Amino acid sequence: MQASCIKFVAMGIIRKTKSVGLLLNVFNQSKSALSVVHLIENLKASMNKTTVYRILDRLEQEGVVHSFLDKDGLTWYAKCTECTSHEHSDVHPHFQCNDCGTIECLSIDISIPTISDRQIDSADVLLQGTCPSCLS
Amino acid sequence: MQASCIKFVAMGIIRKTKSVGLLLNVFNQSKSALSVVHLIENLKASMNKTTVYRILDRLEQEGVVHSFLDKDGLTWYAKCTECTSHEHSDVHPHFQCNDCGTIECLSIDISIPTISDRQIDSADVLLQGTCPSCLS
DNA sequence: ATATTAAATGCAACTGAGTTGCAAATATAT
DNA sequence: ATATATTTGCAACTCAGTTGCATTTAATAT
Repeated sequence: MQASCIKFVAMGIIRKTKSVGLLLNVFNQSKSALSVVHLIENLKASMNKTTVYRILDRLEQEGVVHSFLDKDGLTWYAKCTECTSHEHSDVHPHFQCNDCGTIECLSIDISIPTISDRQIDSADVLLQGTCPSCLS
Repeated sequence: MQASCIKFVAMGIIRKTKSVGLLLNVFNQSKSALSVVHLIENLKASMNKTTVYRILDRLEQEGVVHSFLDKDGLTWYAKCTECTSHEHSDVHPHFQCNDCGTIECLSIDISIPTISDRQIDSADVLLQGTCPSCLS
């Protein structure tokens, strides 16, 4: 079991249901981000789409995953590496490949500029281009 | 007439209809970005929502305005200052106030980092926080 | 000016992601 | 084992955005 593997531990409020386990397995088996549309399609034999939405909500509240929107406004989720239920410290950019559509979290610090007269609290950064697989 | 004022000139494909004129007026009278939802609501006495969507599409193709999504995935438009119909050179961030919801284009160059193995073509940056009006 | 033609518009119906209410099922604590 | 709170399925819904088609209007040619 790898360090980045999501376990059932330390999830105070969330119950260890069959559906939650299935969803966590999907995240453990993927190293890139997952769109909700994709998750619903791939899990439709196992659970209702409403259940997918609600479990993802809970996992995000617990700091297990974080969500963001792609360039079309669709919601994606990815494993959190440095988030807790109290604070989502992920201020990393997301990268979407224009060829294959895959999205990955980049381990890069985004330097949010200081702007006079404006208080900046958070930043959503979506980079677009071509991923390593599609380049070669 | 100010330099940033959008005129009917140099729009090859677009016809100078009453509806296009009304929409351009709204953009000329606003210094911040405008959500499509807001535009449809405010122009519903004058034109159909389908017309609003289609005119905005055409204005973007002409390089008159540029579009982007807010944190909820809703579409917004703003006047282009440096775009042409051939190239949208706007790589500036957008700033949305968490208090009043207003979005403005920031005249800041976003330094997109070079990443090994990845080709980056564009970047969408949405900063969130509190705007000058809501701070004071 | 008038006719012609291509573009633009209105309308109604549709799409699809995401949400909500409620009853039934299930996990956890006692 | 029982009670209780959480979770799930289902159906219906919301709402931004799209599409097809008939009608209107702007630009161009006559």
